[in-house]
Amino acid sequence: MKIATFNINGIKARAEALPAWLDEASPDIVLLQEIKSVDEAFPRELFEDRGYFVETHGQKSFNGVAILSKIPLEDLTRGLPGDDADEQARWIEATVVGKTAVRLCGLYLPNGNPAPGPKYDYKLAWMARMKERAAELLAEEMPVVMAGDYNIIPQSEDAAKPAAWVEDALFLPDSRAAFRRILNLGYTEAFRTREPRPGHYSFWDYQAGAWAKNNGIRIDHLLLSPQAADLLNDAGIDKAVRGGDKPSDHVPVWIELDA
DNA sequence: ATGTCGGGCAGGGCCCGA
Repeated sequence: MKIATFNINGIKARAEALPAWLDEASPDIVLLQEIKSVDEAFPRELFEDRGYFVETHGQKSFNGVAILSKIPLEDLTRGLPGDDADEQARWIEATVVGKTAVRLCGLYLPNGNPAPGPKYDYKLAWMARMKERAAELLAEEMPVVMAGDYNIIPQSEDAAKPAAWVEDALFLPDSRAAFRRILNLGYTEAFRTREPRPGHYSFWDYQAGAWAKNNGIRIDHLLLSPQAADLLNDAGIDKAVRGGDKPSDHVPVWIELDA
């Protein structure tokens, strides 16, 4: 079972590049972020025509997450629990049953800039809520995959120019500590466990020639419960997608699970 | 550290978010 996460930065703007990547990479499941679309406007037939079931949790203009799956999606829920007043569409969950049942969480973690400030407070509060949900899911003792744009650079090795990020919400100590608290519940970050070396990125800014200079950061992650980590066969980043026509500023990150 | 995008609103540029 190949599972990918991809921040597409607007579904309308990616109506060509996203299907092209699907046809080439053939993932079974894709967790999408930043669809920037209401549910009714999401071009679901683009994906249904390719054999995917489509579930969205959108909002106007900003944020928005979705799941594309060749396996039927069960027990779908929308929204991160813990704050009924939070109207931002950043979390979706569903279960797929292959050889075994796998719980999928697609997430778009708040950026948090500028820090300090209310946006940073929201990021940290959101991560505390995510930790609660992550702990609940662990108690199920089943394969769980939490995949998305975490807006977290876990370590210096995950940035081409770490010094440029020291005051950024993606790299501040409190952000990284909150990420580690989730990992320390018992989750495994899939890509890093397969590739210990530095220099692998999932995002290159549109500005200042970041892609041409390979000035990237690794902020898109798949976290695995112990039961999912036991099934991990492979992980990778489809870097070449960033050099394609009309690309997102993120590229797909994927895992292959024996599930 | 900014050489760019995407989307909304509006009705052609500007503002916001990243």
